[in-house]
Amino acid sequence: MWTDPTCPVARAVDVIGDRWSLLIVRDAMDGARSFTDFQQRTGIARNILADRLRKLTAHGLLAHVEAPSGKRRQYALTAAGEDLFAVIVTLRQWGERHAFEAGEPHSVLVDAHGALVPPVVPTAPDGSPLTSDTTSVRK
Amino acid sequence: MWTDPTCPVARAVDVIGDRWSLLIVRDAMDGARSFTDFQQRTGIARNILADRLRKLTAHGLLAHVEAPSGKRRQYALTAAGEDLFAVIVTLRQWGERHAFEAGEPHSVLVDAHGALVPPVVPTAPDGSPLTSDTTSVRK
DNA sequence: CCCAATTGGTTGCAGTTTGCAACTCTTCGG
DNA sequence: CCGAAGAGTTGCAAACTGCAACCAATTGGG
Repeated sequence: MWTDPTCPVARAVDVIGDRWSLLIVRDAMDGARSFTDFQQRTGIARNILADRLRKLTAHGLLAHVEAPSGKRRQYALTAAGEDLFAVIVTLRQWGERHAFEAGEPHSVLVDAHGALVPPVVPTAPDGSPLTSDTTSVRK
Repeated sequence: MWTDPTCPVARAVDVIGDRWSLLIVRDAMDGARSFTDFQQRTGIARNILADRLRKLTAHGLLAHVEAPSGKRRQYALTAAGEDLFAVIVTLRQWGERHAFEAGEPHSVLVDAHGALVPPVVPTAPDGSPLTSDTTSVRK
């Protein structure tokens, strides 16, 4: 079932490591709720979207919510889905730094006051920044 | 060329959003250098591995390095590849929280002193934690 | 209350990607 | 030199994607 059963990175990639799942979660965080919301924002093929919504729901990242005024299906992020926020922010920041030419325009993430969100950096318990050289994986 | 030309998340996913690229980068951060290093650690099919190494090199995440004592090809992360560290750490932490059953064992990330790396949280300039509700995307 | 448009999918099919296994070519160790 | 290991490449079968057409259930307008 899992690509590498003991590695959390591998399991996470198994769940959201395809071309569309993270973009669906991104749009859900930005307010998308209905099938057509997602379809129009991402431009994904409808059958693939249906499949991804099913899988994300099965994995517990999305859930069906009862729309107050009607029976039309709505999707909302679960706590696990919301918890991908940090992943999407770091991915966005990496993209801003390395996937755009200098001067090429792109969207940015701002907080409630309109201030740019600072780079997210993993830190040790004492607050010092960490890199792959100063960390290791323990089984 | 890009799924969504103005969204850094989409561009990042275009580069590393498949089942193997991030695991290759993960293993590179953990010391993998040669074709067979990657092949044995990930278990990926050899033709796919060759393709991914080519693409990651073309995108500037990996580079060929001249091995001091020999002509065998070696791969090393570039600065852009190293910069995925924060992404991999957040992904790992998400996986630890949401892709394992309670009590199911998994590897953990520790710093040079053996201390667990604390959860990575996006924060505003004033240090307060951010969520998808307290941030927005500005074009 | 009824008809048409909208929503939320499913189905069929063609093209692409992936995975496995076998094969090649180079290099290293003795 | 000779054999083994490293680094890929090639050929194919199976799985996954995308497009377009189709279908059933809601909903909105008159």
